[in-house]
Amino acid sequence: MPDISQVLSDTFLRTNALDPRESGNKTYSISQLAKEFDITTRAIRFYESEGLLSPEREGRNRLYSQRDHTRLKLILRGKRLGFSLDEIGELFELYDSSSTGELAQLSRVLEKIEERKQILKQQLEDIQLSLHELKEFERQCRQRLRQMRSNH
Amino acid sequence: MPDISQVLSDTFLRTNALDPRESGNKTYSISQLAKEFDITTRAIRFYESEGLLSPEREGRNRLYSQRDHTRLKLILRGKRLGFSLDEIGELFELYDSSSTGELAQLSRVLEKIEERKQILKQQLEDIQLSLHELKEFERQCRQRLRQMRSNH
DNA sequence: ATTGACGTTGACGTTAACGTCAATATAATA
DNA sequence: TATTATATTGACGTTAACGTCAACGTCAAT
Repeated sequence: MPDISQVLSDTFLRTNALDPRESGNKTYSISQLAKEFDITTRAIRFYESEGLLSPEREGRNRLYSQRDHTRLKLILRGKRLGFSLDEIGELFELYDSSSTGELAQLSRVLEKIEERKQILKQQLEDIQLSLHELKEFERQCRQRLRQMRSNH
Repeated sequence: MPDISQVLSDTFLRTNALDPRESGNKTYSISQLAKEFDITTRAIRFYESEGLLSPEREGRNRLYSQRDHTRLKLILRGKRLGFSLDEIGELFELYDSSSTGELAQLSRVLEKIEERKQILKQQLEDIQLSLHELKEFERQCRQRLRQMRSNH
């Protein structure tokens, strides 16, 4: 019985992570991640407290796997797209729950996807419209500048 | 000396508004606007307290002109695009200040526009990427559903 | 005369997403 | 051994964007 999460695109989640130290997978400290993504360690810990990350521990210290790295990337992209951390958490749950293979879950996933797509398409329209308007405004600014120069 | 704000696209601001009652321009009450844009009157008053709107008064009551109507539409679009109310206010100020005809202001406007365009283009990329990923995920969900059905 | 719809101005409450300490532990380095 | 760099867990503070009262005015309809 193949697991849906296993066929997900590389850019999405990889579940069934092995122990980071036993396998040859790269790991990260919290400050490494903070530096790479240009955020604070406080933010990273906060995401964990909200259930968006769950790194291993090496003693007291957090040890982040590739999966955590990917998740963090997704969190930040989600934020750029205007999603709240709760919504991002929902999406994670959906991906995870789809791996149980339950049919009812699958159709709920599809619903959520459709919902997101609608929002994204709306935003896309908004952005394209705004880009057009900004370009038009810019054009008129430049034209005005030329007029001012030709009038000495 | 033509005013830049006068050559702005219809979808942007119209300044130099006349008295709403003397001219034949349509006006709105606060609850009319609230209903049309599906927001609360509280929100509209809040936008005013933040300097984003400045409707006339008919006695104590607020009287909104076409210009206010347009501004409100822009506020909401800005919010959908992820801008804060402060940022939206900045944009309004830029449009307004450009009408003074000062050259220095104009180039600052152009800078700001470029800044916004970069952000918007980044968001556009993010959204298009996410739409692709969502479609791919959806495709695999549907494929999985077909498998489950063919296996009885 | 009172009810209801609509408006007003405070003023305090709320949520999200962290920031900003403080106090402490550990490991490597000077 | 002292310093430095890095980590930890609280716990309280902060900002944005309103929500949610409260207390009141005004006008039309019953």
